Amino acid sequence: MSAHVFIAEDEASIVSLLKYNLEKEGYKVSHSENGEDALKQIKSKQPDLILMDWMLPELSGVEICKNLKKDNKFNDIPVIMLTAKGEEEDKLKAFDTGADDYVTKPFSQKELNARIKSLLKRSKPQSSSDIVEFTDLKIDRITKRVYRKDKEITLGPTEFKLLDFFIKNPKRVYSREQLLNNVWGEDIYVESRTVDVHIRRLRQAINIQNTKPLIRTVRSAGYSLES
Amino acid sequence: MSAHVFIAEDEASIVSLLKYNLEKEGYKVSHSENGEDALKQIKSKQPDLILMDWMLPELSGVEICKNLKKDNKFNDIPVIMLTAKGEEEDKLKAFDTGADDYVTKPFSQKELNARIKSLLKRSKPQSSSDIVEFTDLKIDRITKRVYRKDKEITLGPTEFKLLDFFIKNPKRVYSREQLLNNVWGEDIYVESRTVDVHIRRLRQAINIQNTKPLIRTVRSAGYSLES
DNA sequence: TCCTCTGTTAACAAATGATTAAAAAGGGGG
DNA sequence: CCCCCTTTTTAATCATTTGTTAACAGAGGA
Repeated sequence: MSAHVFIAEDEASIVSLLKYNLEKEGYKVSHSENGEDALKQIKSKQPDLILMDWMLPELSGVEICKNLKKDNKFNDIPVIMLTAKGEEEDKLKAFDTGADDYVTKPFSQKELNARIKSLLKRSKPQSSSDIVEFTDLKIDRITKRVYRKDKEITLGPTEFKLLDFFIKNPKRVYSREQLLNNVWGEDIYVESRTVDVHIRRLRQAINIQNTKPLIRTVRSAGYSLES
Repeated sequence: MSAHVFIAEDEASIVSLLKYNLEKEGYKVSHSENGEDALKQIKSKQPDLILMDWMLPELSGVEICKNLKKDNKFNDIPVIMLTAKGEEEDKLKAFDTGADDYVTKPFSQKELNARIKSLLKRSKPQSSSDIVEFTDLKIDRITKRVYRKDKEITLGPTEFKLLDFFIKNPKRVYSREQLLNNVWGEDIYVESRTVDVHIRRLRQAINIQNTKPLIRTVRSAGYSLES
């Protein structure tokens, strides 16, 4: 689950240097050499961080940055500007366009890494607790969406809650009674057979082609989520 | 509702310079001259940002920073380190301790201001600018106009507020109750069915020919703005 | 006053939930 | 190893909840 860094830079030597170093750090890296293409790629790939040259062919880094910062969908992506001259004015302009940091060439790779780490740290934690993964299952509590192998799955409210509950303690076996208390609620009384039915529905829903069944039945004990 | 900046620095001349400039920028400023006291004050005052000298009497800036970053309650407060020498090693150490940025003395006040602004922007989610876009939707909070694919759309006040609220956190699902609290107001009581009606009106209004519906209903959960 | 906006209501449609019963599977004792 | 009893799965059905839609009446501003 490494972060994805996008490089918008037209000098090939710099790109390869950056790429080499960033990949060594464990980041997924992609890049583009011209502004227009960069913007397109950024919008489709939604990287976790962008390194952007101040000057770019077609569309300047400044323009791209402004464009991104306007759009709610992308304005959370941190941008580090790479600027050639260390001039005061440029630095300020960089921040004005919405850049989150800037680095002047020539830059120290170590320092750049540190700045990248710092920015990523800031943007990550918000989403972490609300999105839970277990093997190839992913559930997003904010958007109420569930994915299996990155394919979206539609679940009814109860099935969603059921899965959400299971995923909190994978591999643990829950009795029907425990499930009723935790998923349905303490004071709601329904037949315990009902659990079976919803288990079945959940199974059907998350069962994408030739994947192992994820829900194990433990005879006379209950069910559990398995890998 | 100006941000509160805390200065931990023992050189009086620097403190007064910083204080003067920051207050001119509209920040609330407080400070301390020794490390131990600084830590205490920070924990009680919970400032929005900290400017910290690398070296401080009693307890060094590094120590304070580490201490803060360990504690969940304070590790979200951005820290800018003020370091005397511009040496590579120090920069890296600064980041290692959890600092979010650093500035070397002598520093440009303008640049410092820019960095402060940038960090505060990150921690305050209310970065609400006046014109916000989400995919092909654009909303202008000043002129109260809404555009879809650059075509203007007319919305009633409530629909406008609804959309405005949704666009702040696209893709996030809000319950009727949340919508009522945030769009209508905490203490206004209307039926929750009313939300449905306004959702429908909003849907109709933003639904320009053959475009995907932008508002998703999540059964028994609420609604969300989707791309 | 007229018009727009708002909130309520009611009828309708769709989705989900629970229950039941029958079939299948599992486990243990003889 | 087979038979019987228990538990689980499955499918079909019915009930209930939830959301959609349209119509209406009142409030408030132009």
